[in-house]
Amino acid sequence: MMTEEKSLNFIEEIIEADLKAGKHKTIATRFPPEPNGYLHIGHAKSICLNFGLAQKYGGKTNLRFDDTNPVTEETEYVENIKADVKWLGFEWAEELYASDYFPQLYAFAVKLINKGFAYVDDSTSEEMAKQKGAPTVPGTNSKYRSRSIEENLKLFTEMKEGKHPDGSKVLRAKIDMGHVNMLMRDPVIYRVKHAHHHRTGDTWCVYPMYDFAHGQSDAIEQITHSVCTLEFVPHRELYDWFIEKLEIYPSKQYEFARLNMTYTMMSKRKLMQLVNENLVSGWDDPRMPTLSGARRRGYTPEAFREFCEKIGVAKRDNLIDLSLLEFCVREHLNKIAYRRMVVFDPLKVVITNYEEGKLEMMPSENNTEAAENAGVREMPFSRELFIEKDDFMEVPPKKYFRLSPGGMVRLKSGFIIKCGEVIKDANGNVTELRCTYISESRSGHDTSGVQVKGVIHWVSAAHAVPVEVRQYEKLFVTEDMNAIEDDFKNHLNPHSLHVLPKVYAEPALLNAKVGEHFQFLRMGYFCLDPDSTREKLVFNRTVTLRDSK
RNA sequence: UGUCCCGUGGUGUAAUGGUAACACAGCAGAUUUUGAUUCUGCUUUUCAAGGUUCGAAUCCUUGCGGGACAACCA
Repeated sequence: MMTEEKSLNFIEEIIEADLKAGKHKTIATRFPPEPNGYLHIGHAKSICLNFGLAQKYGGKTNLRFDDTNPVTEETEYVENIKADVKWLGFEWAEELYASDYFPQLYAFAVKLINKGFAYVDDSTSEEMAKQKGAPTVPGTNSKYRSRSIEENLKLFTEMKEGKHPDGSKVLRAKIDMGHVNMLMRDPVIYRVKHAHHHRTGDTWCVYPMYDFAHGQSDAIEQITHSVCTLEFVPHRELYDWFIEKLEIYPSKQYEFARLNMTYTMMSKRKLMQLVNENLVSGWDDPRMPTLSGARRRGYTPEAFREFCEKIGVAKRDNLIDLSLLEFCVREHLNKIAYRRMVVFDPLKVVITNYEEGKLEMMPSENNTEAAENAGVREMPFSRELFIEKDDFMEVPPKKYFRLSPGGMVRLKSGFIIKCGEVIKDANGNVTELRCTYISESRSGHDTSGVQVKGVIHWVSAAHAVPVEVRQYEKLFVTEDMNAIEDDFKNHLNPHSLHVLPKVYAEPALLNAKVGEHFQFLRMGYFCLDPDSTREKLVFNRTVTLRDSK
């Protein structure tokens, strides 16, 4: 038997080397979102990576909210992030918050002061920006840099006690204002903010900066492999510096390239702008790249996990084809979605040789592609039907194999019909087709011997259920949204949402539930939208069928 | 005009000094009671130049190209 050796990504290689060298017995990772927005597809990559790594190597993953900035963070986001991670199919070992570590982080800061590695600075942010220098120009020392340990201790205590207003003082690490790495030029590690925190309330008025919270939190949790995106590469030096000076658990940071997708905007800030300016219906608008949007649209966790598996993990910048995600969605939906028939743009067909008032129930497979037998549902068949306007052409082109005058077509799971008379209105528009059916051609019991190439979907006119359908296209018309220089809103696709208020569904769809997936035959994959009421069902188009017409 | 990271088909990802491969996309064709699914085939690849080596996508050097870095954001 062949054992298929799957190649390792660079992080797995590091982990296996660490494990082999006995550096760790097991691994610990974490997923550290900031609760200031909703999770998007890019986060899915990070979630699958962090949780996947721990699963693969028998370790654990913590969910840790990086909530060190009270002015942007809210509990609402916390709840939605948790729901999204669960939906993706992952379980965290512990639910933690950087804010839980505020006392310890404060103590770390005091320790740094005591070791002479931090000082209180009264400079304004403008002055500090000036002191920073530039990438090619070394910075200059602040005049407060040489304060005594005692004075620093006293001032930092006062900061904590609320004796200094916002912005008047900060605590900075004392490193090297001439360092080639800008982040090492005495970074701010604590700032005064008289702001209400979503968890700690008004307990604190000093809050640590990211660089003084993240690595320390990793150390407290004994995270072995702290995996983040490439923009944090320059932070690694600082990350290691704090760990060394504080003499705490030596977590290691590793960086991978974030996910970029064609026609997709991954910036949380800009997504929030779309929400706030009502350019979309909310964070869960089905056009949004958020996980809640994707879920509402009908994308599945299985599809996302497969997608993340397929895109791999590396360090070079990438721009993944949206079509790869769509491929994964179709691949999964093809296996699980029940087939249903819905006529979007109806054309009435009267079967003249079918008895008036007669009703037959036609069994039709729910899904022949499912792993297990998905059974059938019954479709009412009667003398008057709707078919798709598109499925009839008065003057058919060469390779058209649906209905045309005198032509024949198979009604899926029904009979073969032959088009006789074409009825038009005063303007010459086709309004009705008078057809005949071949009674021996009943699906599954066809003894007619008639062969037709075309098979179309249909509904019985009297039994059709009017429902609404919302068709979505990509939100942006520009392939690489990272490359644009003007306002991203200039790149919005004006046709990203197309609502069909009234289409005709087969009766079985009356039982549709939110969370179920359907394939409307020849039209695409759909799911019930939570906007639906008993009077009016609304279906979202998840993705079209592959079209090789 | 500094430091760091990165360069493999159109897009991603592998090949860990020994035949450049897999997926998506694209293009053909077969099958099909969904123009879906399935199946078959095809197109298209190592940034450049030197060097090391019997042998280089891989190691070395120098270029070139792309990205990141100067928030009291994360």
